[in-house]
Amino acid sequence: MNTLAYGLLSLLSHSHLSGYDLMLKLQPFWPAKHSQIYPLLSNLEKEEQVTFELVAQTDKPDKKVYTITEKGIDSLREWLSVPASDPVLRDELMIKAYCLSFVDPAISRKLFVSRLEYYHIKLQRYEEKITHILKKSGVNEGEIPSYQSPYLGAYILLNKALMSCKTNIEWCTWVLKVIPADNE
Amino acid sequence: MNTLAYGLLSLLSHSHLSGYDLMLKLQPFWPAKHSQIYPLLSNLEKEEQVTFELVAQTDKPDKKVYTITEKGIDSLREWLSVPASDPVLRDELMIKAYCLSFVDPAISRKLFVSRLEYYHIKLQRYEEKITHILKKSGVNEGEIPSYQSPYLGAYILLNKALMSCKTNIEWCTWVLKVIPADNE
DNA sequence: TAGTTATATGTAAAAAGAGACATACAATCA
DNA sequence: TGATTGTATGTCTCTTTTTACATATAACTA
Repeated sequence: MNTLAYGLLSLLSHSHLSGYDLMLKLQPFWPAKHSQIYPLLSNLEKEEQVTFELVAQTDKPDKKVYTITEKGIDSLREWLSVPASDPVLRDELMIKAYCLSFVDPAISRKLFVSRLEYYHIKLQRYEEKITHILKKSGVNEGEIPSYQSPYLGAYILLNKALMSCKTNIEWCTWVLKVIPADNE
Repeated sequence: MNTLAYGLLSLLSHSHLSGYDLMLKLQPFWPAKHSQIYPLLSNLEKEEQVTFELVAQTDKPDKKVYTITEKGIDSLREWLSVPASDPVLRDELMIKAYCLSFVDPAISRKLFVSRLEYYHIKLQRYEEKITHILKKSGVNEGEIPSYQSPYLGAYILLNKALMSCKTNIEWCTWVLKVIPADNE
């Protein structure tokens, strides 16, 4: 059982999802390709952490919809009791930032302008998602879902995503102010 | 040539370092173990991107001090001209946050309290480093190293690290306010 | 004095992750 | 009509990363 497996169980603890849906939903928290997810799901099924049901579809290909078992929930509970391992961030832009002065300011600027675009797209998505979650959870303006609410987890995560995104936009904007506008 | 290789070249573009030092210095930007770095350095040496010199030490084991070549600098310049790939963050705590409600609030709180400690230690280190860098670069109060300054890269990176760290502390603190203090 | 930590370099094996190959159906687009 | 995109599942291979094995010296600690 690796972290990815717990990621799948976590998502399944909130709703029934196909491998494909799990892959899409997991991206913001623990990026993984379908080639990693499908074999893992079949392992989890063998270990009776999850079960699946074949769901036939007419407009789309048939799918396997997975459900977490009691054993799976127990695994999650046990895993939650041990401290989380240190976060790992790998960002090429950070290495490039370190040796910026080897190239033209125009080239440096490009790196941060395109990253800024990337974060702006993310920001918009997160803002849409957070209003969606708050609407679904049915809390009033300014309120937060309760500890028992199944929406609390998603709300906490989206808040982190939003905060980090804003900080990164701030950083990129600041860097663009530091890099001279033209090759002087 | 993968990102790790460029990470090593980036560090070597600013100073002469041993494999061990490279490993330590690289951690905040592109975490890697020594088992990954030593073979890579010997490849880079074969490709004439770096050279090394055996340096004998009396109090510590002897070491190989690496130097970047002109070819290595050219590789860096070329690499800087292509856009940076998307950043990858993997954080177990985010997955745990998603299914928080399956365990006692006390257990949930522990996760965030220990993470908060982790970030506070990081914050202190980054603050020490940034004052150190600014002192070395010789800029005046409130000023920023110039584009040509070899300290600009480190200053930009430390600012990002500091900003992110503060945001994460803010997030953890907020989460701890959301999780009820006792099992009610 | 025995164990740990730090410095320093290396290899081997296992696990994790990315990319390509493979198939299939429906919808949309040029 | 042919190409692409989205949905859906799967395997295989290659790269990347982690963990373990291996050695050696010095300093510090219990």
